[in-house]
Amino acid sequence: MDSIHDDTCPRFEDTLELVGRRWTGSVLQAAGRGARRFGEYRAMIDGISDRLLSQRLKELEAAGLIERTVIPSTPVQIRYQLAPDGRALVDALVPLAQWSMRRSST
Amino acid sequence: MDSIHDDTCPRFEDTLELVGRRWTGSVLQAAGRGARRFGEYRAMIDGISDRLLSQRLKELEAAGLIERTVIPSTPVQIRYQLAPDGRALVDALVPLAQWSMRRSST
DNA sequence: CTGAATCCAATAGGATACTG
DNA sequence: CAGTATCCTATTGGATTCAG
Repeated sequence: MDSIHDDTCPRFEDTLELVGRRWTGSVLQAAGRGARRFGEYRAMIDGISDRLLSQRLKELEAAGLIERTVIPSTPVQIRYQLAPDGRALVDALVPLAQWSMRRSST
Repeated sequence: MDSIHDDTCPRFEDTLELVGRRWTGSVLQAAGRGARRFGEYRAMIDGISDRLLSQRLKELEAAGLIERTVIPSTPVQIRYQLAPDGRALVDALVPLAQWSMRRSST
């Protein structure tokens, strides 16, 4: 498949619905920009609540796009970083981000 | 901007939420594959209801991504086709579709 | 053929307060 | 610091029926 014009891929809709959830794009952006800890995401994403940030991170983790690591320090640190698939997704979103940017600049 | 890692673009979230609505990806796919009339979209998108197809087409039209044309024949024909921005969006979605495809094939 | 209208159930998201 | 719990409202989507 070299375009979305080819036969319908049901997973495509799933993907769109995943990244289309509120804040998900911002969370992925933050992850791509180097966010690691919960508080860093919160600081980088203006307006998001703890509840939804937690939920989005869990969803992305469940989808295998973000890896959650517990670092046994005192106090314990939790790190969220892009998994390889997540990195690929972030890359695949670039043209869409560019398209959005082009639209908003007119 | 050459990646989604650059400064946050609020429109990016809007774009994601637009295309993330159920069936929207399929409607865009159908449009890209040549669907023109209402019934053609319905036939190409398995499971969609008249109500939601109508709603999605309206949303895409309101966003300037699809153009609705009334052809004065008997009976009247309605044509929905990709606007230039819609075509660009469909193109921008290709990497995402490829990413979805890659995931589903493993 | 191309929708619009209505009704209903499920889900999503916001606000707030609380915890180990 | 990194979440969870609760409550409440708004939005979404599905099913069905009706209409120009």
